Amino acid sequence: MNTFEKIYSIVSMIPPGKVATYGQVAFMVGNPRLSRVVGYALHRNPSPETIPCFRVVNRFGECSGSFAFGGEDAQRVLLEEDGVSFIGNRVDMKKCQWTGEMI
DNA sequence: CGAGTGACAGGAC
DNA sequence: TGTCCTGCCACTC
Repeated sequence: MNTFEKIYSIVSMIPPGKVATYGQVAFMVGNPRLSRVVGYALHRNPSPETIPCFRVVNRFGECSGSFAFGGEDAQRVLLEEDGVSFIGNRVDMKKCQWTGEMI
């Protein structure tokens, strides 16, 4: 089980209606400082079908900008479809941040 | 194998 | 959650 495998496994474990931060995923992987690698792993995203990368956001609860999914708005729509609440342009981390203990 | 790079986090101001 | 600076890990050339 490589670091990337762990990252993909954890990301695919995120339940609908919840989001996780890169730091959160990195922490669950075992190294809180793997946040950059988490972003890199999702950037590679070998299996977009099984890896809901749109459920992974930065600590602010938003995406870095327009990239995959087809745009930043696309991610917002996808999360809203999942039941994630939004506050302005960010995710309601208070209610939708995945702790990893809910699954 | 060294240097550069990246979808970040955390602390300080 | 504003901005600036630093650290860290894995991957590519």
